[in-house]
Amino acid sequence: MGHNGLREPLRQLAASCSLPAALEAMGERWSFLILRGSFNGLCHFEEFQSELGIARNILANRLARLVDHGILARQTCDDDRRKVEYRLTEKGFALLPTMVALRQWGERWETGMPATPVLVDARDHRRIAPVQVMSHDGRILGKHDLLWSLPENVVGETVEQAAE
Amino acid sequence: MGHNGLREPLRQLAASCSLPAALEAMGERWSFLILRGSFNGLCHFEEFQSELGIARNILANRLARLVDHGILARQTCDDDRRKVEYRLTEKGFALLPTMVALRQWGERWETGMPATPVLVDARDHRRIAPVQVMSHDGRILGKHDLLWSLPENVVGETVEQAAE
DNA sequence: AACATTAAGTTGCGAAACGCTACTTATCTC
DNA sequence: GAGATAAGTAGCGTTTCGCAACTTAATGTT
Repeated sequence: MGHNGLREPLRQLAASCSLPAALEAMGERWSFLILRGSFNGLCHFEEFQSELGIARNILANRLARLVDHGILARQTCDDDRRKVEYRLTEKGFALLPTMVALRQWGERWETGMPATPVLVDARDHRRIAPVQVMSHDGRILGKHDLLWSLPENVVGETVEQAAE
Repeated sequence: MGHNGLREPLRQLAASCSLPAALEAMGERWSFLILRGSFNGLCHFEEFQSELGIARNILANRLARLVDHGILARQTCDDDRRKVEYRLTEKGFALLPTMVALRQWGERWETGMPATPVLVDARDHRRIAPVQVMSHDGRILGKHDLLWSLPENVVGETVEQAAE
């Protein structure tokens, strides 16, 4: 229940940049692994607990936080009202590119091998492509094709369009 | 210096999935923000400290960890040997898609506005596209186009190719 | 109805990590 | 040499983490 700690430094930064805001929701120790569980179809407390080996109180706290942030939705089962289902919301599902990018980085630079299970295109059962940074018209952008710019110097589209 | 805490649960999981391995390197509280600083050109201890408002001992610890993991490279300046430069390695730079994806998620679902500074295509100064999960041939894949699969059922390419 | 089982937490407490402030060390400037 | 600067380190109180045991409510069993 109780609103956990304040952590002012991150909140202050969050005003000017969205990364701290994102980390406020997802930055804690088990959040990404719980999310991965959700993407893989886990939805009950005990499933997460036994799959991840996380302490029960921490799991309860993380699930509550993810629900507070609208990343998971909590609903008690109709057929067995002891059980609770935690399911990804649209907002939670929108973290897929982030999670895949992080996983792919781990495969390439840490473990050196593909993670299990593998994410594939349902149509042809081929692995998805590496997640990359691309230009508005689909060119892959590398280290020297990128620039950090103030919003007022950006060409070509409004903020509204950019958000979509 | 001293090897910080053990945290066994994550390490055990890391054997079978690369996400825990990635989080082992990047999962701590300030790691992503330090990385963001690096991407934005910060490279000295005092720059990170004043920009992020992070405690000095924690900053020292995180920088050392990132160096240990090969994400940042530490080098003392030649012209002023009091100063130390922390620069992104290739491995560190490879976290760009992850960081951009997380930032974009925060823009869309948390702050509701573009983060500053904005990442643009150097060629035309237009904002980069949203980072997305795509098929091997460049189609954008949504919720219902994806499948989790065991590696042995994957079609079309070897592990070697997939890693690149 | 009585009793055991299951699911989802909660509580207590020791260990680890975090964060603040002050201190140290090496280097550079004057 | 005196002072300033850069990059840490040390001490110490607060918060979070993690383990194990306990609670609560719904369900199954006899």
